[in-house]
Amino acid sequence: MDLSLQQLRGFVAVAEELHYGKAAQRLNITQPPLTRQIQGLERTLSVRLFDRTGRGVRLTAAGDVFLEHARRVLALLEVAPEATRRAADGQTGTLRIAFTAIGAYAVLADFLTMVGKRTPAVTSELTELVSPAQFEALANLEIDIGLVRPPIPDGFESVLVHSEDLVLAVPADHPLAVGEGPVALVDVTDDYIGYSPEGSQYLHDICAAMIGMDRYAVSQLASQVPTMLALVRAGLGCALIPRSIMAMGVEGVRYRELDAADAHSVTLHACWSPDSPNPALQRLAESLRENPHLDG
Amino acid sequence: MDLSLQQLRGFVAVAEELHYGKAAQRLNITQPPLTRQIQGLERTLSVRLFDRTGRGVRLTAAGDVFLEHARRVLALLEVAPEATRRAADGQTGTLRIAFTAIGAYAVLADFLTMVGKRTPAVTSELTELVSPAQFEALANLEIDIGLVRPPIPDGFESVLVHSEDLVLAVPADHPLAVGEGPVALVDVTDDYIGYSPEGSQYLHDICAAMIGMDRYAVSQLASQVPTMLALVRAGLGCALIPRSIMAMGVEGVRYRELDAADAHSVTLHACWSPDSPNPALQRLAESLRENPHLDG
DNA sequence: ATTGACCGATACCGCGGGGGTATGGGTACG
DNA sequence: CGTACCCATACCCCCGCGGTATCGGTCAAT
Repeated sequence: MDLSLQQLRGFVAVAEELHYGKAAQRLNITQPPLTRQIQGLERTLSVRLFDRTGRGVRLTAAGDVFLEHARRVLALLEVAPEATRRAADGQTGTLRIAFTAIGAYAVLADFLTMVGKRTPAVTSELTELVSPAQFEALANLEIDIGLVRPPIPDGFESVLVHSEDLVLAVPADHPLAVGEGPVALVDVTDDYIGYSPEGSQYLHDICAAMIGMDRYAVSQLASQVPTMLALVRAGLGCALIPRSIMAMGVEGVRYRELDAADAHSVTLHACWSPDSPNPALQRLAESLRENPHLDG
Repeated sequence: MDLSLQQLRGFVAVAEELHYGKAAQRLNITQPPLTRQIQGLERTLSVRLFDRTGRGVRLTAAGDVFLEHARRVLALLEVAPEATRRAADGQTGTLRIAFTAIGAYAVLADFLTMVGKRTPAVTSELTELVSPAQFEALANLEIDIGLVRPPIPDGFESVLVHSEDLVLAVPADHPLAVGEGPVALVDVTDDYIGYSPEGSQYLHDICAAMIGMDRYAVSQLASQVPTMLALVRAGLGCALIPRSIMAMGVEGVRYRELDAADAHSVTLHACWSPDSPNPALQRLAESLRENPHLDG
């Protein structure tokens, strides 16, 4: 024979009432089946749980120990449904969030605090991935939400998270390094440091369109902004970078605004698969659909 | 409807196999009842635990949470019988031990280490009580075992724990305070400090018999040895005290051996009620019956 | 596109277990 | 000594769980 929950509940009731009749009444059954439950329990455990004194019952030492175990089991069982339901509707759980190295500087912190406000009991796991890798990971259900650059493939849902324009990064000894106010792209006479078309397709395309492919040098290494700034600093050319990166303040690199005519904004989007099985994501997505602002 | 252990076991099996057929095989049942168990579980929780993809199944986020809970419940239930059985045959539990203030100095430490050797997983609770109070507490099942002086009433079981002779305690300015070797009781010309017949009946009776009631002063206060030594030190008389108390080394008190003719040993016994319901005590009692020596 | 294999869901049947009523037996109290 | 109280036992009934047979849907191979 094996233990059953009814036996456990019956035992706890009798142990607390020390009276079969009262315990049976509490359990909404009659006394004989309760007697059988306890007897079965004692037979299964090969242990006497109660001393029958003829006038009421008393817990044995073994019964006292088993009572603690039974209470623990029943208490666990008590909270399990509620915890499961909370996980089912996304109140608890884990969000696997990916971000691009470039995007992380500007908005990752704000994005995480927004997520924390909307789903307080949900924990976050972070991964750094370039945008194409994020879309693949989203499709494979390896991540739940990504901070990506456009273009966003079909089959994904997204909200605009951040928009900023590009500024010009020039070496400190460059002619354009001195002076205030906006500059025009036509005043830049040397070549540019370019973005990798694989790792940063979006910025690559935008810059190529702004500058023209003839003076746009695609560097394989320069998919990471710190690498690009190092190349600028080394005097290999200028670069167009998102404004938020200015906060990095690399020594030997100066930043200039662009003429309004040349200014071009780049965007970052939170992106997810609408048929993800993660309830925490569903809950966040629903919240974002209602109020797409980050400071919601 | 309510959760059942079979549902939990079924769910864990399916969650681990991710295959109803394999899970059913592991549970030694067929697949249809297993399907019903999971369905009942999902209905009870109002939560989908598996995604049926048509080709096998996959845990939902909620299912993952519930799996942890279910595993915890089953693990607790797994160990409960063994823990209960150990408590039933006295391998675990609590021994409530009482001791006399006088007896504690000589043997309490040794007694506790002996108990620890014989019943390693049993914890001890200690109480200081005079011997008559110990017998009452033993009868009322308030303590399990006591370290008492004779006589031991009927209905209790006991073993000799310690035996020692009495020595003479004299004030530092007493004529007998100087010199080596044994002294005879007849050489003591002044009165003695006596034991309380209520609190220390055994020592009272022995001393009264050794000295004679005419020179034996019963002090109400002197049921505790430190009190007696303080009275001796104050020069109010001599006293007969167990040899082990010499280790206390009170300033202003000297100790002299007694002549062999006058020497008288006093004993301390471990005493318990043979029909105690505490299995830990039963186990210790059984061990003491087989080998009554303390260093067993 | 069609077929076959696989897998979970459903329908129906039979039996064992758990609860109900009635009653026995043992202990404590007046 | 009788009575009241309380747990144990005997017997009956029915719900629930497991078994067999089968359906329906999905994926892979040809």
